[in-house]
Amino acid sequence: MVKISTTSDVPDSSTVSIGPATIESVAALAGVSRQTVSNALNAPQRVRPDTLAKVLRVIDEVGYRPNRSARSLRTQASRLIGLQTEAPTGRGSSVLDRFLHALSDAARERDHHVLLFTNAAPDDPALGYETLHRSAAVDGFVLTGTHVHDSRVEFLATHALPFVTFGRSWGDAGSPRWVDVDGAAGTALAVEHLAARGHRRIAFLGWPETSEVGEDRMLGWRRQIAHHQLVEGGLERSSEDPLDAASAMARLLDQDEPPTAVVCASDSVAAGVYRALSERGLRVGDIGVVGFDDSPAASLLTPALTSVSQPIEAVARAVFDILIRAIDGDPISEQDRVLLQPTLTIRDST
Amino acid sequence: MVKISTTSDVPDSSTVSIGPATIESVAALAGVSRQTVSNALNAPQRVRPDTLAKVLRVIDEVGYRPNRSARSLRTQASRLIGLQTEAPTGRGSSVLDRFLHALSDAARERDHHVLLFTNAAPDDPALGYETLHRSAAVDGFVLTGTHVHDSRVEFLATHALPFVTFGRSWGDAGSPRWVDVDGAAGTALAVEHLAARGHRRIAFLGWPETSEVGEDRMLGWRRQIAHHQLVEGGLERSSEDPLDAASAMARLLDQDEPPTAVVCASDSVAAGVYRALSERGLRVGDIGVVGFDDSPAASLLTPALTSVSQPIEAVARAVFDILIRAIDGDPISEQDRVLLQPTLTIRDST
DNA sequence: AATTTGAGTTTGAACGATCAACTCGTCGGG
DNA sequence: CCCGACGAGTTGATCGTTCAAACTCAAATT
Repeated sequence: MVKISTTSDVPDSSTVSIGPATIESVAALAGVSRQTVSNALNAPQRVRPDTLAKVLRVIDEVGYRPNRSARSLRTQASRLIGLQTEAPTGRGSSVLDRFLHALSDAARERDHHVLLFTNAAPDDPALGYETLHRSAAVDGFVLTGTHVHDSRVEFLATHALPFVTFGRSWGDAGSPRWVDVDGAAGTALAVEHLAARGHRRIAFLGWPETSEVGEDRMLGWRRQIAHHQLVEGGLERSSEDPLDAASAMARLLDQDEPPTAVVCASDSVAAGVYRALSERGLRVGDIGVVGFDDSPAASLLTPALTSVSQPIEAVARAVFDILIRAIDGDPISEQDRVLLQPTLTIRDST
Repeated sequence: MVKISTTSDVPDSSTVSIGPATIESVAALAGVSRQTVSNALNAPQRVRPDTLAKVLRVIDEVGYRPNRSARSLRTQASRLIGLQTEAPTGRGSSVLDRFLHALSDAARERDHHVLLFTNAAPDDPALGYETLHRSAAVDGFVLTGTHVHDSRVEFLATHALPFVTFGRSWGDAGSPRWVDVDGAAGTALAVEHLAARGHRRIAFLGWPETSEVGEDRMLGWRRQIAHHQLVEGGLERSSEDPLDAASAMARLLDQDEPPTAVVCASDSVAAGVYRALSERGLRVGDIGVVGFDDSPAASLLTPALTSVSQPIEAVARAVFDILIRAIDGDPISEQDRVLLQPTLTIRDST
């Protein structure tokens, strides 16, 4: 074995780099100090333009990315936001994956990421949140599907942790920061559309009274009926199970004067309406049907279902922006409560 | 201002703890050193039982959780696995949220988490993977919906990064570790079921030939037809668009001898079949229809759709287990390629 | 001419954990 | 009786980054 020595007696560590580049290796290559590399990325205005260019060129050449763990440890911020996934049930799951993608995308633009977690202890829904907070794994939380006296909300509020809910706070001591879609406006749109199609007797097929979201949607229908001096064609309630919804629809049809159209609290409920009509040999379209959520199923049904579309991407963006402000310690303001307007996607069922 | 001194000259830092507990504060409270606390959690057998009990009691009292960033920095392992979310399209999105939840749940049991990210540069699909790797943000990746010559797979394989794909590698140089569902077995089950219901002329409505997944499902149908000496009732291909699928089904019905049942490559395609039958006044059920994926839409359709169910939870668990082994540096083995069997969920469409 | 100012850069310390090496007794074997 | 092995616990070093303070040098001020 022959040892070949180079003209330089300084070991050329740059060419024998093992593992990913670090701030130290970049600094050595650029002939500056650690901190100047750090400044080049985090506070470029502090660095002289020519030095900046030199450093950035090296960063680009070696493909350096700051180690997230090291940065998080020093800055006490993980740049991660936590979101608990629920076991997929009928309701809302179609909306959730769109939301998840949109939230990740919004986070990406600010060099943040979404961390998923699941509920380990059914008897203590707040446990997962507490653990992630204690281990400094996330900077804040996004919650979906909250309800009154939600123990997770109570926990987060008590400990003054940054969080934003998708879904407004209905109770008195709910979430101080939220983004929601105006469900009442959505069902009002549906009534408006059906009225324009000549319907005067319009029913509503909703969820149990215990659902605040369901009651909101119901009230939008009721108000718009009154506003246009139309006729309430009946009000029934059911679960998300299409079979349950079908029998609720059957009750509506059994009235002395059955409705000519029905607005539904969700697409699943609308699917139940399709079934009820089919069983009686009635045709969807003759009886107008409007769903809610514009889930993938809406365009799969025959005829394709007219449905209220939630602006999920806008919701996700607003949720993220608000959460960032909360993490930054900004006091709660008007801007931290956002109500967005839905639109109506018209298909063949009306 | 009067300074009140206590009998102890050692500042009682334990009672004035600011912020979450650290390993140092726990050690002080338990009267042991840092490392003993660390051992109590990571290598309890190294600690004497009575010491262990004492330390664990303090940990429990103050609710100590190791800081993840600090741990990750030292151990060079983030305990995070990366998964890229795609913009929701019809195909597969229904499966994806179940998978996501199941994967998070499998990860939780081993103190890992799922980190979501999105594609920032459409022209360079591997960029997001490279960035996360360079910044040591994740220990490995899970991929879904890969295809032949997938640049992400090529990148990960070239750099020897740990990753597992949901979906086997069809090309020659694909993913070395994967979990998949036996699509051919699924369509074979469908044919089996239809044959038992008395159908002899069974068609297949699939995806374009370019889809390996689609061809696999098609072949299962073809083989089972041959095996039972039934008749191929036609083969058509369409996209996931129900309209497209409906016209493909129309072509099948226009044959001299139309099929009495049809097996579909997906539930969306099956929804198109429903539409085609409805347009001709035919009844689903008289013509048997079987879908694939058992998406939420399957039970929403009228009549409810018989569909091949993928064991998503088992897939997620297998994916995670394999990924952990890959991260641990285990060599590729037989156990790193897993093919799971689907089941048939029988509803009213057959 | 001495002092202040400030931009640009460097150095030491710290974030909170784990690894590696070390200390201190105790016990058993030659 | 000595020595090595072993169990239980401690201390110093380290992971890669950013913060805070210090330094340098030239230009501006007194």
